[in-house]
Amino acid sequence: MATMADVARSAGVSVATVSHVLNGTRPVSPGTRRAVLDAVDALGYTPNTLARSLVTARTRSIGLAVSAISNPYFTAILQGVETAALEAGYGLLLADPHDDPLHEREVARLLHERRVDGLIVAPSARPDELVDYLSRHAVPTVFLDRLIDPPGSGDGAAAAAATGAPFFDQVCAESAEPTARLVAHLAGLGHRRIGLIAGLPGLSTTRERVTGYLDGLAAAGLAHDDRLLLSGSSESAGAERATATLLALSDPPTALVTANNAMTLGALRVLRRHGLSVPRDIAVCCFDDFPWADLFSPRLTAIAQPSRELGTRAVRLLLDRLAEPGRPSRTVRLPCAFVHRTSCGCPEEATPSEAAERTASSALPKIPPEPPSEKGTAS
Amino acid sequence: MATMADVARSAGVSVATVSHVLNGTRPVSPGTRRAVLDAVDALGYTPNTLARSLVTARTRSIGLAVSAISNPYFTAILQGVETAALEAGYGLLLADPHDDPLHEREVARLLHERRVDGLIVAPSARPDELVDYLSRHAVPTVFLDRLIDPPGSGDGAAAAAATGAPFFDQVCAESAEPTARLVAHLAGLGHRRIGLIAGLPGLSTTRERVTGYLDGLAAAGLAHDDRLLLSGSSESAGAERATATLLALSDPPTALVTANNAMTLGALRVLRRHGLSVPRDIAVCCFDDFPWADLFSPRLTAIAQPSRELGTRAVRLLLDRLAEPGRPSRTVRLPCAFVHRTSCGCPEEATPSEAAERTASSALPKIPPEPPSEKGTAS
DNA sequence: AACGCTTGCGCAAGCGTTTACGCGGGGTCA
DNA sequence: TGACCCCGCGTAAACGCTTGCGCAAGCGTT
Repeated sequence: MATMADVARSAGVSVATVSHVLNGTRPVSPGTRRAVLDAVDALGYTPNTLARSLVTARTRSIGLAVSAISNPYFTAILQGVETAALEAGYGLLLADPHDDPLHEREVARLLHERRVDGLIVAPSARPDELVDYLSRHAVPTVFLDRLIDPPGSGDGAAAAAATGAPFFDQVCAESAEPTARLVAHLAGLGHRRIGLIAGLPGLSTTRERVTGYLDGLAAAGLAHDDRLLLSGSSESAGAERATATLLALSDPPTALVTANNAMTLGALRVLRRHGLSVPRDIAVCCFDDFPWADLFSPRLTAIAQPSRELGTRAVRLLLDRLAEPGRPSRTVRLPCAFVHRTSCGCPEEATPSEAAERTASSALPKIPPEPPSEKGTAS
Repeated sequence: MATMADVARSAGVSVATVSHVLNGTRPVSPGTRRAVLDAVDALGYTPNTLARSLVTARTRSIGLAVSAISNPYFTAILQGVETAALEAGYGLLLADPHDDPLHEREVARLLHERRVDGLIVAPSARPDELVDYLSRHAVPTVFLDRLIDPPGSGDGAAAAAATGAPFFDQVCAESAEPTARLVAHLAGLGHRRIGLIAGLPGLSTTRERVTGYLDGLAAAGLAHDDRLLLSGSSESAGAERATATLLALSDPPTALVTANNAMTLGALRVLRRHGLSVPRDIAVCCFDDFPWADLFSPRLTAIAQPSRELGTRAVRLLLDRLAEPGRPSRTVRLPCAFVHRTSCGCPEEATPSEAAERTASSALPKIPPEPPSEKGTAS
């Protein structure tokens, strides 16, 4: 493989000059520049970024560690990250922590050893090891989707605080309020027994969605029945079990809220298996919209997260931090959209076209288009 | 950041010894080993793979360039690749060529500049630039999903042949026969006008599925009507247009085959928009199964590709090539499964459980469980 | 004519590893 | 006791790039 020295020799200049031509880091006479450029493509020279990174101490690449890549939600995030990164001239290193604390730490190490400039991570439910590793090695990181306990409550945070380093940046979607809204909607339709299939315990998203669920019940003046709140472990199989349990109750729920799309899938499977019709026999609303949601029958009423933007925001946060390491850390929360369809029990709109569908939700109080909240949480 | 020199100093040994301890590349006395290891985690030392790669000339990372990451099919591939790579101790660099020939070439360059050991690419419809780049720079590559013209017909191939380098390895799913099978199934149900929404012209997958479609028609003794074969450009919007065109025909098809899942989506949208009921008004079969396909109503009869295995096979092929650069190139074709559900017009099974559904397809001639064909295509 | 300034470039010291050599000391064998 | 070997380790030269420093030539001043 041709190196810079080869190019230099072939162009009759020094390697320094070649470097400067290629990077535009200092003026070079037109003649020399031509000679170099010609040599470059005569030899088919490709710069070796490894060597470059070794001296500059930056790789212009970021690591992405998210579990369950197959989830359309994460996929959209991935897309957002990919485009934003590429746009900024950054490469993307991917790794799957498999939602396991140890694996997660290993994956962070792998990425760090490859000297990514920063990391974007959707942490697991027990991220202590991870946070510990990241703060010990001062790896610039933004947490995605799931929030980490604020500084002062965890080991890693303490370590970070001790070194005076800012805590991590974070970005996620608003979860509580939209979930409450789903519950309110169902309650408004007359439902009194509304079940929730929640996610993995320990995740901030789970906590917030449960909170939203309870808030929604309270706001509607409904009593909370413990037996109606089950964990579906954030995945399809768990949701199947939870749904089956709910249906076996002596007084099963008349409406169901599912807390992410994998669990929606599981719940729907079980409902079908029991020969129940949605929304006639049981209404369903889900957190997490997805591309197929409008093709089910009934079409699924859902909360749509700004998944793609979550990804781009994460990248932006990271790049900001890289540019200015000392800045106070930020937590960005993006608003969700209520996508009103028919699985909640509301009648199909007159014109079942996409356009009509979008405006349908305006019958309900609109989420104000305020800019996403950004609050500094410098420790 | 601590370097090997720091560790060496702290342990009172030379950097060479540290290196050998860390890599196990030569025997070291237990005492020294301990000292080094202790120093390592006292300092929180993390090896710099950049420096290592610079001297070893391998990065232990592979590049993955696939478009449309959001497609569940590619997502499954991605998962396969990720796990297989990690298992072999390889990192994964991701880039999206956006199905564009130029972008594709750029992405390959980006990955190559980062010195990935090899590349896995799902090439676009016009991969000449890409192939050219790859063979000029001798980047070990396996093509995924879409096949490249065999050597002797293209520029890149010619270049490769000229340098005596083997042509690229490839892996894809069987396309023609399963598509024919879909058509045969529909014809068997009495359909005489069967439409095909095909993919992007130029893709091998498109070619093969069209071939399969025509074969299926011929085998059923049906005449081929040009107007029933439209391109949906491999994506949802294109399929919507194509479907609308089909429905506007004076004698529209009574059955539809869609050639990938994005197009299935588009087609279904349009059918719904036109108030058509599947399969009563029109039957639908699709190439490309996906996780939600059994929750639609009707449940979609589809060809399931072994997507995940496609990914793992690609990695295996690549690693084999890296281990033995001179080996003749191989093309691996994996068989698909016919998943029989109800959108074709067949009645729902007695027990609509998962188990019953799986066995349902055994009513039809089974695809023999022969090992995937691997034929050498050394140029 | 001497001076300084600008312009255009080369020299060489790293960046953090791996690895071919080589060297001293202790054991084994004749 | 000397020859030999092996064991355990250090020395130093790469790997391919960036970048601070400095030099020579050409120009416009006084």
